Amino acid sequence: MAKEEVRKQFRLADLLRTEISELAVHDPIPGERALAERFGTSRVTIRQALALLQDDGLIYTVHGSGSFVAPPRVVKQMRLHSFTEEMKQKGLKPTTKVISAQLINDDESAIDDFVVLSEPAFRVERLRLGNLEPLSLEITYINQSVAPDLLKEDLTKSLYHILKSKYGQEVFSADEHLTPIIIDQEYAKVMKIPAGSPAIKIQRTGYNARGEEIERSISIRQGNRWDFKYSIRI
Amino acid sequence: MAKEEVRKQFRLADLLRTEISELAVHDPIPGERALAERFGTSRVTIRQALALLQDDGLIYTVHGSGSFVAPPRVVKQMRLHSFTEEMKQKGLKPTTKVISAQLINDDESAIDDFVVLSEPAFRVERLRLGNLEPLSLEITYINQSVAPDLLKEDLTKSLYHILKSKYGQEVFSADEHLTPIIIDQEYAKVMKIPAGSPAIKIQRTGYNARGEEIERSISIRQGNRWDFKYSIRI
DNA sequence: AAGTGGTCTAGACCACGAA
DNA sequence: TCGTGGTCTAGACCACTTG
Repeated sequence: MAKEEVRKQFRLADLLRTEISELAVHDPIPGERALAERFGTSRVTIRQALALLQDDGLIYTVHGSGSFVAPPRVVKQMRLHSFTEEMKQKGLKPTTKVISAQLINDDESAIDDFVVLSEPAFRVERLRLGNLEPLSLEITYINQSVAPDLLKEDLTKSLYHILKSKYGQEVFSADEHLTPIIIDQEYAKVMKIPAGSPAIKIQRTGYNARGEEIERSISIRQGNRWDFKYSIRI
Repeated sequence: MAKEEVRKQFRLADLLRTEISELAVHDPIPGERALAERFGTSRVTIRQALALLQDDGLIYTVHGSGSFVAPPRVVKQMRLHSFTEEMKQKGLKPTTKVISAQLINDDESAIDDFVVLSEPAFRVERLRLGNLEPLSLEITYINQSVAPDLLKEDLTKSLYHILKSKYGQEVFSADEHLTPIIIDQEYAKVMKIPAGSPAIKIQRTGYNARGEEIERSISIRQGNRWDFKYSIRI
């Protein structure tokens, strides 16, 4: 017997999603009390489902009046993405070339003063390609204590996946710092694009669910092939 | 007699914030039931307050175990920002120079195929400075129907503020599309920086609470003086 | 005045973690 | 097993919009 795995509010949200898709923009949605009765649930749960739809930008709500179908939007909320997932979304075939992978000690210098080592860590430098074209150069630092046998893994696979499946470390949230740069000679060579091209440098710190740092990375992304879309709320 | 304006969950969150600030990282926070009893509130409300703290990255929660103080983070969640607010945060004095402001018709061409006019709209081109140094060039399009007398306003002030206070149109959310570019001769002249500098172009669409588009803009931001920090969640 | 969404309550049951 | 957080209920009252 299959168990009911999904939270009620999610199932309700999905039901409402299809129902809403057949309405016109600014059409009213049935009241919360009516929905609660119809689905045999409490009003709180209905409200949670509606909140999900609101986060997706499908509906908007006016206090004292009702909820209504919102005009369609193109861009979805920014989410934590792995390279592999991003490539799939864009319909490109992702591949990875490992340039170097080594253990470095805490007294060695690091790029950029972004990475300051307090203990021995692995440094993995990889070139990321989509349909065999270089799109991004990534340098990742992971403390040895986080993933002791990292160098034995297949580093052409997703580092996130390795961290999660082999070491139980899941990247749950991340801080990113984004700067526009110009590709210099050195990068141009590695990435096989002309020097002087526009690009973006992203410095990133990844945390697990407990808010502990488990990864730092620097990635250089080719500007002609990368762009960033996101939406923000007040 | 002053009315109690603030939602209980917000007051609770503030109380807990100060309480948590005196604990050490990974220290446990009292259980939800205990907090509910202590503050004479229901557990639901306590949970809402804790959710606020979790969004701020102050605590993390482990199912079946408890809630704990999270390690400190530098970056806060990305929010919808006006230029003026951003400058204040960085401690710079914001000023604005209006380059041009005019009504254009729907048959005139527009930059970039980003802006496609379906009705007459105002085009406002402004240079934004921090401590008198040019930081950003902004071209904003606002439909005439949204703000009929826009050209009579003081356009060195915040457009958002004008839209809100004079026309009751508040920008509630926005989609942004970000691309790295290289400053060309034309931009170099206006912004008084060398051609070939790194920069970021942001194409932005602003919406009101009903999800209706009220503004489009293109801004060119000098890369040496601008960067973007944000955090993301799975 | 009536109907809507916004906030809050008191209590129930479930799923998970630690001892 | 017991205490914790996670989900849900039924119902109350308030704030707001609309006729």
